[in-house]
Amino acid sequence: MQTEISIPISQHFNWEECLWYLDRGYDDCIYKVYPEKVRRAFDINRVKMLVEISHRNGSLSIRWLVGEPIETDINYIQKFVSAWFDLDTDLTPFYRLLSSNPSLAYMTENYAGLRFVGMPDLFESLAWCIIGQQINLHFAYKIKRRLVENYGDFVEYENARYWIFPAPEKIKTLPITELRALQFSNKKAEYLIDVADAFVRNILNKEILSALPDFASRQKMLTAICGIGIWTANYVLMKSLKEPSCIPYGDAGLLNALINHKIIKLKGDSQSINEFFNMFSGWESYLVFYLWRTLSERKNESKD
DNA sequence: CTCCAGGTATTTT
DNA sequence: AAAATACATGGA
Repeated sequence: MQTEISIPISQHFNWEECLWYLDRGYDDCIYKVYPEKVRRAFDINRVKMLVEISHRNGSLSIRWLVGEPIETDINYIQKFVSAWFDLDTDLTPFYRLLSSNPSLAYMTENYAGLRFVGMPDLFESLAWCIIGQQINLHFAYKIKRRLVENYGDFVEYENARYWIFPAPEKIKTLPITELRALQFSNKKAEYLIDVADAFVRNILNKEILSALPDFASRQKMLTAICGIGIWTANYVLMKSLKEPSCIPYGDAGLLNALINHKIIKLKGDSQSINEFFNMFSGWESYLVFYLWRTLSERKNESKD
């Protein structure tokens, strides 16, 4: 018996645009994009499932391809998908702000309906940041895949493997040498294992972080951990905790996008960056996401 | 060979 | 407090 649920969608939503973002030219091992749908595997309390997400009749449909979920599983996945594609936000105020800026107004057309694509799992998000620090994205995705395929689990369906990000319990036990073999640097290996250890010891998790009183204290808790600087803290807070006002200072891609849009001339001009983002108060994270989006160009679609 | 990539910690001024 | 530097490694 196949389970299926549907989540209603508000306006300014374009599924095709979201899917394109997921499949924008990098090799992310944690989901698979197909025409008009995406599949992703989950491990909920050691029960593995595979779901397919598609857009039907004005709603987002989640269909279980593998696994028979109980009610709590369904709630979990529904929340996860809502967070993944930021289904609860009304983009109208953001688009109004974009429209008021001549060099950004085009985004409301070109990326119309693109939702902030999140990383709901905090450990995965932190691990991804540590992997991605100071290396190019293609290489980062390669390393992520090695990590996941070596230490993660998978669900098999129609001769394809759908990988699940390894749990902190697993990563925590790895000797540094094993991660070195996957081309982690010594530091990255140390940082990742330490973060995994913090999760296992319940010093850090999404609940603890969310329970802190404000943004500043969340940043502080994260940056207190070795290997997590201001960039990672902001990245994780926007991607995983949906903080609306994150600016991942120093981000190479963001700086390039700002230069491309002639918002800054030099990468060190933090004053201009702050002045620029001040105009988008409350939507900084979304704007950063859209600026990142500009770094991947959609090829001309050939339609006859 | 050089420079950069969705940085961070450490050391030196 | 701010600036320089070491770290690691693939790809252009």
